This record gives sequence, structure tokens and C-alpha cells, in this order.
Amino acid sequence: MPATIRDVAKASGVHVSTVSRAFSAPQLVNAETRAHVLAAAEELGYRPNRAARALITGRTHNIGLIVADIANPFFPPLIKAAESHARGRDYHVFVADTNEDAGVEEELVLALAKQVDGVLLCSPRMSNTQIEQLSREVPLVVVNRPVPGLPAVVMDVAQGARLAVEHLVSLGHREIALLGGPRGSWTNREIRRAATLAARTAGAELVVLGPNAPTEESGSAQAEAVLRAGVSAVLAYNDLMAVGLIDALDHRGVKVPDQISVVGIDDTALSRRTRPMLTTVATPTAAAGRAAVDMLLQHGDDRRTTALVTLQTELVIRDSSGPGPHRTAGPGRRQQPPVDGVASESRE
Amino acid sequence: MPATIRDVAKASGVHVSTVSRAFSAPQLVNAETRAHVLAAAEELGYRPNRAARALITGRTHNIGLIVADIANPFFPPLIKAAESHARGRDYHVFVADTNEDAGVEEELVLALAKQVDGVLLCSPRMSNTQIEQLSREVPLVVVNRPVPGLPAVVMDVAQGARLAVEHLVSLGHREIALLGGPRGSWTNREIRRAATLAARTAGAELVVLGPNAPTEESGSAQAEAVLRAGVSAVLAYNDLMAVGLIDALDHRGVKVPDQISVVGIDDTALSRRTRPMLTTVATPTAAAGRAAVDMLLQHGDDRRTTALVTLQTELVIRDSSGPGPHRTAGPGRRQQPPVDGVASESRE
DNA sequence: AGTTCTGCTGCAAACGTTTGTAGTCGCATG
DNA sequence: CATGCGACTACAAACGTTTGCAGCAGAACT
Repeated sequence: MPATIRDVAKASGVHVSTVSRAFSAPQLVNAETRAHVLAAAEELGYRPNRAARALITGRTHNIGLIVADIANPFFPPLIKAAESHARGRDYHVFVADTNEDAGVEEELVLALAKQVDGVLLCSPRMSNTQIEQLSREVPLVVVNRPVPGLPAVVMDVAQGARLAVEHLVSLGHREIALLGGPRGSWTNREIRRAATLAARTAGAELVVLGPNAPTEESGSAQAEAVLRAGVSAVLAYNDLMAVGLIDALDHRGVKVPDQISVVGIDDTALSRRTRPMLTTVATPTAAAGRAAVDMLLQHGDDRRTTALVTLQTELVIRDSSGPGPHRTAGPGRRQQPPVDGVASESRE
Repeated sequence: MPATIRDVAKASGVHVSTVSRAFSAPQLVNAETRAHVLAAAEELGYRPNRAARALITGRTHNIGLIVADIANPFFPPLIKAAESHARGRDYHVFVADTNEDAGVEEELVLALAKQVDGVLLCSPRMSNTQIEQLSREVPLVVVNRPVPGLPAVVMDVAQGARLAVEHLVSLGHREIALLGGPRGSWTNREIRRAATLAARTAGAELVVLGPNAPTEESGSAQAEAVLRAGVSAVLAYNDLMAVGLIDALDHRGVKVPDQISVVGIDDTALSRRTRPMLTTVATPTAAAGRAAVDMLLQHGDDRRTTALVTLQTELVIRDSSGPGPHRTAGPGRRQQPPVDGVASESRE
């Protein structure tokens, strides 16, 4: 029923190939002819069928974007940035949600494979080998995890975690809990590694609680464990968990930051919503979305360019972190992270 | 480079049509042959090319989902529900974000038109005529707005607004502000209509502030106007604005609900995050997502079934609404909405 | 034995585009 | 005047599927 290129050809008295070129290679066709064609097309309400075009060119001008949980406030800014960046390059973004499930993740990549030119895989829960395998089906750019041989964009959460721990130590905290994230998350491993190292270096003790689902409920659920651990400060895997923890502590009458300091990671919109406002590590999510789109698109033209982009993070000090029981130095508020912070070696 | 149906045919010694049937019409092919074919396909890592299939069948097994703002916590539950519901029926959902822009909205529908079997248009900002026009390009189901002649699923926000106003009146409030939403929003008009009527019926005064962007910032920005209006209670277009308003009032030292009561709409996750926790109108977003998918899918088989699905809303009383200056009756907390509440006539 | 039926498979056309090749025309060049 | 060229356009073959139709066995009727 909808008009095809053939109808337009008939209506304007030229061959279909001329119509095709009138759209996709204007310089190859006489301006006058082209005007005719375009007018006829407009008249008929013709829209090129992208499926047919994709069939022959092999490019769909779509890119897939897979996230673990669209309801996690970490993702929307990344999605929006990727979308508008892609739209500027005449690409459309199809978002899909895996529910934090590695199985669904694989299924989605496979399903998307033939209808997009590439997939942005955000915070994958699959194994590296699984991911490598999938990359043979469709060009992949991984976000929030380096995968050997694949283009990836990661945030330097190791630096963020280190800054957070140093911040807490400088406030006098000597016993710190790390509220771990989901298993399978590279970010989680990075944070644990860096936080452990930073704590040891500073002479503080770090107790790791987890792995946990990266949700508010899960943060609340760990409140007991945190109290039992007898720490004076907590670094959480993300803002969501930090918020859940603060809530649960509040319910138990434990004051933040007076009795326990809490630091989050991500600097989502939520972090300004808590009472007290959350000290957290800001991750450049929008920049990550744009960078991932760029890598995917140039990955088509050029082969294997920069394989790994690392974006810097930053500590944002608000009100949920305060002096610890052992007052030592305490340079206090408004600390800026060192600009020349060492980028983490991003292996695995 | 990737294996095609022809490679599989060659490898298993049958004709391509047999391979095709082995996948899409198993009962038409001998079980033994089929096993052979499937084995060969597996061996070659064959994946059917959906673009090619779509070209001939006319069905892509994809559905588009367009939302105004993916960062608005109202949408993720709807998106997730639609996604998992669709996945159960072997459909994939492509989500796109319009940034609350009617122009982008139209562009996206057009772009999606040829690569999906239908589009779910959530909270459209376009005009009805624009929408009707687009519905000739691609099957449409509209969410959060009835459009004559098109299938739609709406929430009975009118009832919700009425319940909210009655709740406030019963607490003794006589002067109530309505913090309006974005222009072009049907929901906004419904709320205003119902709230105005309910206030008049109950002998209260309703002052309308707006239209406003449906954001937290916008809610905060209206704090001055609310105070100037001299009201004792506010009904906001959505939770986001209610939250922003509460924040701004808090900053000015105005106590909620002691000095001003605030009621939101949507019952997003945010509403449990505020201090005090937000009284709000719960909208069944997940159910709406599922219903919309159902309508779109059956719209294909059967022609024009139920054109309009209306989902009930419910008042959730928490802590941001309290006694007003004129104490009258005050049945108070834990009020349940009447089950047999009259559904609003949902025109335009 | 002839006929119809059933179960399976092959053939080939179609879906709506793109694109390499070849053709036409007029015009300038040698 | 033949040749070459440039600008344009037509032709036709692809891309990877699906599907109506026809063919062909063998089984089951009459």
C-alpha cells in the first residue's frame, strides 16, 4: 500500500535507479530531473524502505544500546547523550534493557545483530569470552569494562574509589566498609581493588561486604551488616545503594554523617536528593555515551583505532561524609582531586 | 561474510526453501531433514537476516516506543513492562527519547515507521491531527492521551485529581494551587479540568499555575508563585515537580505539611524518597505498558478492537499532606479511593 | 489397477532498494 | 569528420529471505 520507489519512478517518468540516485547521490542526477522526482515523491508520500536499503548496503543506520537496568538513574543521562549524538550523525539508537541478566543480554545482542550496524554494550554482566564471541556477530563497543581486543570506554572508577577512601581517611576514618556491587561487574572489581590498595596504603582497614544487587533495597538490606562490622564509614558501589543504606541507617536512628559517613559513586540526580546530600564520585556518563557512539561509528571506516578510552572521575564532596572517630589531619571540605591522577591500568 | 540461508542449504544438501521452512514452518518439513538442517545451521553459526525477512513478510517483529524523557522516573517502569511483555511474544522494543520536543517526536515516528510493526507513542506533545497523519505511516497506539479513531491507553488521572482535591478539602484546605504541567499534554488538561470541578463542588478555590516544564527544577522555580498565591495546599502535575517544590519550600523555611500540603501524581520511586514522604496519585504505569503492547499486537490481526483502555488510579496518602487552616471534618489518613469511582469521559 | 490423498521437497518469483555497466546525446576537440 | 568526453540516464543483477505452486513418491482408498 505505501508508495515504493517504483511508483515514484512511474509518476515522474524516469527509471527507478534515477529515483534512487535522486535521494542517495544527488550530484549524479540532473538538478531539473531531481526536482521532478522529489516533487513526485512528496506527492505520493514516499518514504524509502530502510529494510530494503539495509539489505543491499549492509548498513542500517541504527545502533543498539544495551543497558542493565533502565530504571537505574545512572543510565538515562548516558542514553540521552548517545541518542542525541547519534541523531546528529543520522543514526538512530535502539535501547534495550536486560534486567541485569546475562542471558537476556546475550539474547538481545543476537536479536539486534542483524538490524543495527553495531551495539553499545553498557555494564555487561556476561563473561569476556561470551562478549568476544558475540563481537563476531556484530561490531561491539563495550562501556564500563575493558575487553581485550574490543573497543571500549571505561570510567576511571579506580581513581574515584582511591580519592573517596583518601577523603575518608583524611577525615579520620580508620575502619571503612566497601558495599560491593553485582558479581560479573568489572567496575565492582576495580573499585574493590583500588579501595583495598588505597586503604592499605593509608593504614586503614577495609572490610568488603558483598556481592550485592546494585539497588536501593540491597543497600538498605546491608545496614545491619554495616553496623555489625563496626566501621565508621562506608563506600558504596553506587549512589542507589548509598541512598538505600542512608535510609536504613536513618530508620535505626543512626546519624549520617555524625555516626557513620557514607560515600556513593556515580553522582546521579539522586545524590542531591538525599538528606544529607550525598558525597559521591562523579562519573562522566554523558561523555561516555558520546565517546562510545564515536568509537562505534569510526570503527566502521577505520579498523581498530583507539581500543580503550578512559574517562576521568572526580570526587564531589557534599554532606554525607564527616569527621571520623580518630581525628588526625582533616583538610576537610572542598577538596579537589589531583588533575594529574594516575590512570589505572585497565586490564581484564 | 556471515552465513546465509544458501550456505546452510548447500551444507545440508537441501533447497533454500526447505531451510527456510525448517525455521519458520517446522510442521511442513520432515523431522529428520529438519534435524539435519538445524545441525548444519548451528555448525555455520547461521542467524536469519531479519531485514530480508521483513522485506518479504512485511513484519519486522520490532515495536517502537517513544517517550518524552527517559530520565523522568515515570517512564522506566512503563518501558520495562512493555519490553518484557513484548519479549514474551517474540517482539523487541526499541526505545527512543524526544526530549519533550514535538518536532523530534514526529521525526522519530517517521524514522521508525519502516523498521517496526508499530509504535507506542507515550505522552505525545504533538497535535491530534499530526498524530492522525502519522498513523497512516505506521500503526500507532497512543499512551496517556486519547486520540479519536486511534487505539489508546490512558490513566484515569481525572479521578486521581478529584480524589486528591477531595482529600485536601477534607483536611480543611480551602485554597489550593494546581502546579500545571507542559502545554500539549492531555493529562495536564484532564487534571486541570477535574481538579477545578472537584474544588468548585467542594466549595474550595483552585488557582492554576502554569503551564510548566514537568521537571524538578520547574517545580522549585514555582515556589515563589505558590507562596504568593497564599494557598495552603498544592497539587502538582507530577511527582518530579512536587519534589522540586518541597525542596524549594524547605529552603525557604516553609514546613511541609505543617504550613503547606503538597500532593504529587505518578507515585514514582521518588515519592518514597522525599522528607516528608509524598502523598501522591498512583498511576498504573506497568499495566499501561503491557496494555499498549497488547493493543498494538492484536491491532494487526483483528481490526479496531477496543479503541480506548482506561486504567484506574489510586490516591496514596503519605506524609506531605496534613491538616489545613480551616479544620472542618478531617476523616484523615488511610483513606481508600472508592472502588466504583466514575471513570472520566475521555474526550480529546 | 486406477485414483485420490498425504507428506514432503524443489522451483522460481517476489519484496524494495542500490550500484556497476553500458548506452545515449550533445558538444568540443583533434 | 571522426573521435573523445562529460553529463546524464536506463538496464539488470544483486541482497537474503518467504511462499504459492508444482512435482513426486508412497499409501490408502475404490
